Amino acid sequence: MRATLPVVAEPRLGLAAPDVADAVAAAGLLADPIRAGILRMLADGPHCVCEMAAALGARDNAVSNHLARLRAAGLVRASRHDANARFLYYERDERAVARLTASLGTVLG
Amino acid sequence: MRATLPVVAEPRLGLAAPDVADAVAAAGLLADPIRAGILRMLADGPHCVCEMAAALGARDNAVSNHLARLRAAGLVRASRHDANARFLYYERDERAVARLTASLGTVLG
DNA sequence: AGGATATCTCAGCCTGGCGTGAGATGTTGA
DNA sequence: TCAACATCTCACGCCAGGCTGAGATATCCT
Repeated sequence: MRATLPVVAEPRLGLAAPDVADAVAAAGLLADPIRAGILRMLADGPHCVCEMAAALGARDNAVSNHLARLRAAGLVRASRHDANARFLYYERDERAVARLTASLGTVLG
Repeated sequence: MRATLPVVAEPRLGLAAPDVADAVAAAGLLADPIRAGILRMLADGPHCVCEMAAALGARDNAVSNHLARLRAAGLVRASRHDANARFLYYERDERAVARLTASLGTVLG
């Protein structure tokens, strides 16, 4: 490929800096195997921490730390199990996930 | 919300570990303001390094380093300008960007 | 009540990755 | 040919962020 449009080389300075802060923050949340694994597992329905820790081969406090990040970002919610309240079941906030997807779209679209 | 389906608490162990390696790598590429800014700017057409460095408020060697990462991932291509071959114009490989978007979709979808 | 289970929080360590500076390569114009 | 320009590459120093271990909280079972 050869760039053809600017026949005379005049690098356009003063181009607007693109606003990618939201997309970068969103990507940062996905750029970890445990957080990405959590979001992937929760796409199929709620899971408790011990289930996810076992499936991901990670310690529970590590998973808990990452869940705190996702919770702070509003991507997941927790609620105790009806019959056995020891277990915290997490579920995705699909609306927040959609917003995150949209912010990535501003870069990739 | 209260989890209702498993009335008796029986955490399902032995769940399959989700394969998120590609999505994590993709997110890692986006999780930097310079790389995300580059991809965003190139969505509107080719740009040379000095244009992007100026718009992003970054040094050229930093931009060049990030372009090398994106090039290694196959997301961008470079070609010299026709009239003034000093300038390297970069363009997105839209097919590769689509693959990256798809890999993110395996986590978010 | 007391022990066991599930989860959370925090401090401390450690590694990956970013920015910078210096030098190398290729291109243009005088 | 030589200076200026555009870009690349690499080594080095630094810091954000992940893992770990220890301790705290909440819940269940006997």
